[in-house]
Order: sequence, then C-alpha cells, then structure tokens
Amino acid sequence: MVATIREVAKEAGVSVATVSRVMNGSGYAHEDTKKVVMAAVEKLNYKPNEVARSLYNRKSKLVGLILPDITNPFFPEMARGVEDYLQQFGYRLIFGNSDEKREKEIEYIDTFLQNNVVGMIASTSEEANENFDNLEIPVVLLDRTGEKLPAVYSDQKTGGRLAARVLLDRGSTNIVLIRGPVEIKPVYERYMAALEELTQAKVNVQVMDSSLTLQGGQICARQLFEQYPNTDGIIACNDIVAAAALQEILKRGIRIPEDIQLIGYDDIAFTQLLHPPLSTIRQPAYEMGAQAAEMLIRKINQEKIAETHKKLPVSFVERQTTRRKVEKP
Amino acid sequence: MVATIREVAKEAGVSVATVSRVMNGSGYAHEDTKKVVMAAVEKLNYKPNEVARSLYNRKSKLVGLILPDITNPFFPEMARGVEDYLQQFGYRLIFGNSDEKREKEIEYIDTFLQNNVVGMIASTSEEANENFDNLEIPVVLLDRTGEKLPAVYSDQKTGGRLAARVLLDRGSTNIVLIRGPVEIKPVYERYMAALEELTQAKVNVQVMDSSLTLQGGQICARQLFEQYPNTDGIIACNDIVAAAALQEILKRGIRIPEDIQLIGYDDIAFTQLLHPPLSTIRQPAYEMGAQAAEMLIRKINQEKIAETHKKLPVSFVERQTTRRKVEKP
DNA sequence: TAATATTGTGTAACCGTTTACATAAATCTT
DNA sequence: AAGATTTATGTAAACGGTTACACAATATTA
Repeated sequence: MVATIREVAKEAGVSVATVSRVMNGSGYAHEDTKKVVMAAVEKLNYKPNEVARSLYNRKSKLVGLILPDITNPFFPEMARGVEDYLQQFGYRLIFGNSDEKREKEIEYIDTFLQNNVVGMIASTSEEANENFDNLEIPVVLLDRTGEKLPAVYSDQKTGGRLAARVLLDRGSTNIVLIRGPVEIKPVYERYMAALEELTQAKVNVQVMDSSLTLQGGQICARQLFEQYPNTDGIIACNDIVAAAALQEILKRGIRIPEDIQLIGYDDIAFTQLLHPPLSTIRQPAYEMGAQAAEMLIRKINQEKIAETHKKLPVSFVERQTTRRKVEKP
Repeated sequence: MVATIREVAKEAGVSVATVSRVMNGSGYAHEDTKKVVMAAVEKLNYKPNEVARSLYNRKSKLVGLILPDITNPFFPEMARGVEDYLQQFGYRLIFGNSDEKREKEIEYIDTFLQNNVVGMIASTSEEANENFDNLEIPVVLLDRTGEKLPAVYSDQKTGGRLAARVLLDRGSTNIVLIRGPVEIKPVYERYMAALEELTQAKVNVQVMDSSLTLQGGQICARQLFEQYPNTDGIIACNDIVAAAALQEILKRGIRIPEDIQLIGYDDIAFTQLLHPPLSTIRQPAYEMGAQAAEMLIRKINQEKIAETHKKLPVSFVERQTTRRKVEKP
C-alpha cells in the first residue's frame, strides 16, 4: 500500500541510494536523475518512513512532552506554545499526562526514550529529574526548574509576593492564604513568598490547604468561612481554587471587593468571565511553552545557549475582585 | 549508553534470538536461560527499542490523535479520555492540533503514518476523510462522523432540539440563536436542530454568527443587544460563547433568568463557576474519548465490533440561567 | 534402546532507511 | 591526449529488533 524507497528506485530505474540522496539533497545527483526520481516519488506518493530513518539516525522527529494534567486550563496553553513552535520545524509531539505521579512520569520518560525522541520537555517533579541523567538527548524543564537541566519557568516568588502586596496595599488585614500541594514546587514557592510578605506586614494570616482542582477548592472554600468568618482577603493557589472561593463568597452574600478581596494565580482564560472578573497573577503560559520549545531546538541543533534558565516575568492583572489602590498623597 | 539486545545477549552468553524470545515470552526458553537473560536485562537496564520493533512489525505502539484545539476546554477532557484508556494497554499518543484547518489535518495524518502509528483517532473535517481511505490501519472519528469510518460522537440533533425546547418550555418568545461556524459539522447540526424546533414553535427567532472563541463570543454578544434589544432567550453554540453572552447580559443590567434565558452547549468545567451558573447541554467529552479509544483498540485487535457508530446521549444540565419549568396542571 | 516428539538455541534474513566506499563517467588541466 | 578532479551512481553494511529455519539436546514412547 505505502510505497518504499525500493519501489521508487525501481520505478525511476535507479538505486535506492540515489533516491535517498535526491530526497535528502545530500551528495551528488544529476539534474535529469533528480527529475526522474521526483516524478517517481510523485507518482507513487512516496513518503519516507520515519521509523526506518529514526532507526538508522538514532533520532526521530519526535519530541516527548510530559505535563501534569491537560485538563487544567493552564497546561493546554503551554502545550500549544510548545506545539506551535515545534511544528514549524517538522517535529511532532508524543504526549503524556503525569498527574504529578512519579510512576507515570518515569513510565513516559522510558517509553519516549524507547521511541527515540530527539528531546523532551517536561513539567515533572524534582525527584524524577534523576531519570533524565545520562541521557544523550536534551531535556528542558517547563514550569519547573532544577540544577542540572535547562528550564523555562516563571517568577513564582515575585508572583507570590505580588499577590500578597496587592491585598496588603488595598487594605486587607485578615488574610487567608490557600496553599496548594506542597510537593508541587512552583505552587509551593508562590505560597512561601506570599506568606513571607504577609508575615512581614504583621497582618492576621491563616493558612489553609487545598488541591488544585475545583472540588478541592470548593471544599476548602466552604471550610474557610466556617473557620475564619471575618476574613477580608484570600490569596488562592490558582485560579480554579479562586473561582471556587468566589462562588462561596457570592453564595454567602459577602460583597466583593468591598468586604473581601480575592486574588488568583495563573490568569487562565475563563478568569475574565467570572463575575466579578477575577484579579489574578498572570503567568505567560503560551510563551513559556514556546520558549521551552525554542530552547529545546537550540539544544538539538547543538547551538550555544546564553541562558539555560529562563525565568519569565509574571504580572498582576487587575480586575474586580480587588479594590482600587488608594494612592498615598 | 542505552543497552541493545546484542549487549544483553553477550552479557547473558546467549544469542539475540534467545533474548528476544524471553523478552516476548514467545517460543521456547529454558527456565535457567530465562533467569540468566533477565539478570542481564536487569543489570544493563535493557529496554527494547520500540523503533526497531516498529520497523520490523510495521506497527508501533503509537496512536495518532488529531483534535481541533486543545485550548478549547471541551477537548482536553476528550484527550484525557483517550489517553487514560490507551495508556493501560501501553499505547502512546502522538498529538496534533488542527485548528480545523485542512492542511494541518493532512500534515498530521501524513506524519503519523510515517511514524507507523497503529491507529488514529481524529476530529477532522469531512473533507479530510478521503485522506483516511485505503489505510491499512484503523481510524476512528471522534466528535465527528462519516459513512465509511467508525465514529464516536454525541447526539447533536437531540442536543440542539433540547436547548430550544428548554427555552420554549420556559417561556422565551424572542430568541436569538447563535450559530457557530457552519463548516464544523457537529456545531452546524445542533444549530439546525434548534432552528427547526424554534421555527415550528412559531416563536420569534434571529440567527447570529460567532466563532467558537471567547473573542468571537464577545463581539457577537455586543452586537446582539444592539440589533435585538428585546431578546428574551439566547441559545449559544457552545459554553464559551454563552459565557461571553452572560457577561454582556450582566454588564447591561439585564436580569437573568427573569428577563432573559441563556443556554450553552458542552458543559465544560468552568460553566458551573459562572455567576449565575450556566444552564447547558452536556456532552460526555471524557466518555467519548474513552469510547473512541476502546473502539480503536478493538479494531487494532481485529475484534468484531457490534456498532461502529456510537452516538452518545446528551443531557440538559439545569442551572440558573434558565427559569424553573412551569408545570402544566 | 531405537525411533519419535518435544524443547531449547543459534544463524541469518528481514523491516526501510542512510551512508561509506568503490567505481564509472564527465570535466578540467597542462 | 593523458592525468587529475569533480560529479554521478551503485553495492552493501549498518541501525536494533523479530522470526523462519536448521539443528541439537532432552523427554517420551514403543
């Protein structure tokens, strides 16, 4: 059904080596021969088998991508950033969701390797990093960082501090800080930075735990007002949890941002559709993905890379769950 | 760096054939030999190269997945359904976003084929279907359907009709029906079904166009109230557009659902977080993905398949952008 | 114990490419 | 016109697995 290089060679009346050479533009080939070969290629609709190529070259046109959970709207943005960038260079993505689970991460790393990927981009836990050791292919960490591996991530510390500053500057004094899972490094970092900032401000601060999911957020939000009814500021670990909190706030008839301020993290798309639209700390997800892809391609092409650790800036997106800042005269 | 079967064979003092046999549990192998081989495998941390396997077998453990846009929250659900199911059987996903563009679809189909995928799952336009002709590997359509190919999709007609019925039964009489891009079959079908139902009801109906994105929805929503200020019901082509409409409604201070009813389509996650929570028609996205994966595996294993066209039911998710139904005594 | 069946193992061909090397043809030097 | 270059092409050996086939060793049977 699918034509092989031998059939093309036969059709064109040349050897397979010649076909290979004209296909790849490598080595010599007479103009006339090129035409004959291309005609045969055309006629048989020949497309070189990537698997055979990959076997010989010991590298494919495949890039492995491991993300925690594509169902969390933060990651699709990143994935598209990666894909859109790689796609232009003919690379394809093998993709896996890890759910932040070590076994899954390892399983995907292994199978990606078995498929001769040229490189990998991964948001994996720090402990999984050792699985990247002694690989002869480049790996770039995304939304994570580490000593040895190049990485593209965002400035969680500034993000966390910023979130805290916002509530502080706008007058919250009884703040609940919702901490996400501590195993997830970036989430932990933003939490720590916010906590530090709040602590320094000598304001009343309570810490609560939540998963990064909607269900987790809802459970947390419900408890929050039972335990700390006079809260006047909430810093959520991500936008999803913030959205859950917002819903609870509304349900209880608390005025926002007058009685309570709320700030999320990520700036995922639907955040602006909430009512009131959610103030949040923006991470440039798409850009992060694209830059990771760019760095990976650089590595693949053995180019020198100026900075192997790219920390992208975050920014405060002011919407309507925080008050206007009072200007000090 | 990475051990090959030859190195394992040498280490174990046997031939490559023997190693292959014990790895695959095919043919005979003496118990003692097995032990020796497995020890060597262990020692060298040998993992068979899938590429070489794939070349010989002419099929890999890779499945191609083409989705329109992973950035639209409807699709990640589906993708996870596919992945979670396939993952158990050791299949991996090569993934591509098509943006509903014919060239991209074809490009991905071609490169997937070049990588010896065992099968493909695709949400592609009808015109791309011919590219699936004469393939020796199974393909299942997802969220789309067609004559020749097996497919898993949802009942768009019932969905469209249901959406219309809901607004009708709850008393809307000046309804705007937002039609999505007509090239996208499922979107068109739900539109047509709704239109039919509305027309029959002899109610006042206006049609507007929108893309499936937030930006498109916002533009559409703005125009909507300028052109049809006394609208009292909106059927959106999907939840994203519905969310945009909801925002416009709120901005204009129109009461919902008292003055206007709104219904979306898909039931993507954040829909319940809107304020008020959005009534919508639910498509079982995850389930659809999982079932497509199941069907594909059946096909790969050459099992008989009872129904090659699985139409999954949709349902009305009643939330707070539609009124309570008035019971007729 | 010889004949036969079963089990265990190795050799080499194959999957579809790329490329080192050999050799032939064309072109350039002097 | 002979020799040196350059260009053009083919042959065969990789790449890392799987498996048909041959053959040897062991177990079973009569």
